[in-house]
Amino acid sequence: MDDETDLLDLETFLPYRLAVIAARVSKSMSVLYAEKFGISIAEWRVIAHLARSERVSVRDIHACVNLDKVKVSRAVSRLEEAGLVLKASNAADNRLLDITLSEKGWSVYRQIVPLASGFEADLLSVLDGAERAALERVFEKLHARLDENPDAPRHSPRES
Amino acid sequence: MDDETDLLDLETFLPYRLAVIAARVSKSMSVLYAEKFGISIAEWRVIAHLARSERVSVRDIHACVNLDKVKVSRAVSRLEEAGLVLKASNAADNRLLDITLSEKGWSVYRQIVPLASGFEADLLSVLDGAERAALERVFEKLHARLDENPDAPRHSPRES
DNA sequence: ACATGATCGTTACATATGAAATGAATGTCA
DNA sequence: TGACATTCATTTCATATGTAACGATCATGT
Repeated sequence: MDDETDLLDLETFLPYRLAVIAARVSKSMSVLYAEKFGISIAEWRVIAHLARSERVSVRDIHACVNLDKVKVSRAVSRLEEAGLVLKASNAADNRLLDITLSEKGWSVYRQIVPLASGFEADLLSVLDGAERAALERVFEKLHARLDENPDAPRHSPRES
Repeated sequence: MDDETDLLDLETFLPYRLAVIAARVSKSMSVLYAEKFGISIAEWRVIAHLARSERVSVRDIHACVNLDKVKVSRAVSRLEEAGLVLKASNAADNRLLDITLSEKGWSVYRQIVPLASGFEADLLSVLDGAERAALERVFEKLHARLDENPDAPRHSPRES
């Protein structure tokens, strides 16, 4: 006679819990560089990607950092205005941009890295080895499951 | 002599990974009701909360479903226009709203619950018991750690 | 070479978002 | 009772976002 059948508890609902923890972590993380360097999350991702693979196009960044290409384009433009990034046209293909970090961009990156690493280490420090390993597998398995779902964009918000 | 010191790998960076998996799960999940019922993620959260605690105010919802109060206010208004929710003013305090699900709202809710539960079960099915338990602890521990950080909003995007 | 189609980056436009301000209602305290 | 501060929900306004369109460039096939 209980009506509680098929009542869904948001607090324990996996998609909700993931969204909440991710938003909270992102927020805490972004505070580390948002005010100090005037950089958004998208811009941080672009910088982090450029630090590892120089001379890349908007499309490359889009495919690697889970941002749609419009967002990448705008982030790159803002970073260029701020002098953190240089845009040049690719010699072999004029449609492409060769985007690189400027010296100032590298400087900002080097300042952020220890903050970011420290923040991550601080978070991970509360987890034991088994929990970290399990989390690793959870990421892999969930992604693998989502790959089977055509609705779930494989890499980022929409390809276009 | 290697320059790779303090180069941060975004792919393995916890905040990034959480953001990516959460966005992907949310996206897949929202497809289940977005087109069929014309409901956004915020609206779904409001509905899910109303199903469990009737006759609540915007502030109550805001405090429980990790949405700032402006977003809740707008979600409730849209739901009211769609006929899924009823707004009445609280008898004891005229500043408050008594927000409840309409019959139509309940109907939509009952249709979404099995889809949502099925989606969650499908995701969880790829994890074994140890992984689920570990994930549980990870959520708890990360939240506990974030609670110590004043920058991390305790519950939602900003109180006010 | 040339037409056709695809790809790259950007822009236009409509909608979404959030911080601050607003109006209405209540609480507080002298 | 009467200022004064608080709280609630909404609105305002500036910015952010994403889809679709765009111009420019390249690839393909004839």
